[in-house]
Amino acid sequence: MVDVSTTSVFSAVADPTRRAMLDLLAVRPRSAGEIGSQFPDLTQPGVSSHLRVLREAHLVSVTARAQQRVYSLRPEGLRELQQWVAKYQGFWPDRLDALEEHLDSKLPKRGAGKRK
Amino acid sequence: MVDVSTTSVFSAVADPTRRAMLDLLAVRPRSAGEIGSQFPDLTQPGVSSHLRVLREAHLVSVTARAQQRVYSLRPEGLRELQQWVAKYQGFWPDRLDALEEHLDSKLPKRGAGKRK
DNA sequence: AAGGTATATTCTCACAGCCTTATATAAGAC
DNA sequence: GTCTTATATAAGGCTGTGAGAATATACCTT
Repeated sequence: MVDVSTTSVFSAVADPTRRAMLDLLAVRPRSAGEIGSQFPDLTQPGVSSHLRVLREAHLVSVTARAQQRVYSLRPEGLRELQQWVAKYQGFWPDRLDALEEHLDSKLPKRGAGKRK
Repeated sequence: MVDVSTTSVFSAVADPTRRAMLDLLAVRPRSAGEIGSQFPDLTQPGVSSHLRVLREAHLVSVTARAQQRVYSLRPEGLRELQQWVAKYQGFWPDRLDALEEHLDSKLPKRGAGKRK
């Protein structure tokens, strides 16, 4: 439970930089430095600040490895968002098949690649 | 098309008041006044301002009926969000069925988020 | 036409968010 | 211990966003 953060998940994900960070972590866990290296326009404190938001929204977890902080995706945090949008699934016509297809081509792993 | 607004959908939904408005419109279309009456702490311009954000994010559509503006949910706008979170569905175990069930029990409740 | 109703827009203000610079903490290397 | 690496935190400034009050627009009624 611990649901103090309903809003923070939404606002955490509202920032495109943080969404990109989550996308990176979806591939595999990465250190803060490795994440930051993907965003040349961000300063180190900037990276750290964004990671803090993701951390406080419970969207990522951190483990220390020497001086490095290794961030991992915490997908349960996104279920809240998933549940919210799922409420509206019934509203658009049944073209979810097309949507799923589009999804398959975008999923990083899990095989399925019927395209590309 | 016209996808200049990828980010605005996320930020539009980041506000709890606007999420509550979408929840209201999910039930049925409503006039701006009817929507506003559900948010006693908001002034009329405040309501109009939030509706404008939803409008510009293409999450709602408006039709004029006399002086009233009747807002309707435009669920296609949420597909973008839906697609984004769906990328992460593969990460949590395949208990989406249980999730949907859980959803049903949650639907009636719906906090009108707005505090000061 | 005048007046009332419903909603949008404009303006100002306070606050929250993000960026930048500087500094602090923690862990290893020497 | 001191130095270096990796990351976090603090302080200040800028900008965008939301609330309030006043005004404007559009439509209907009489």
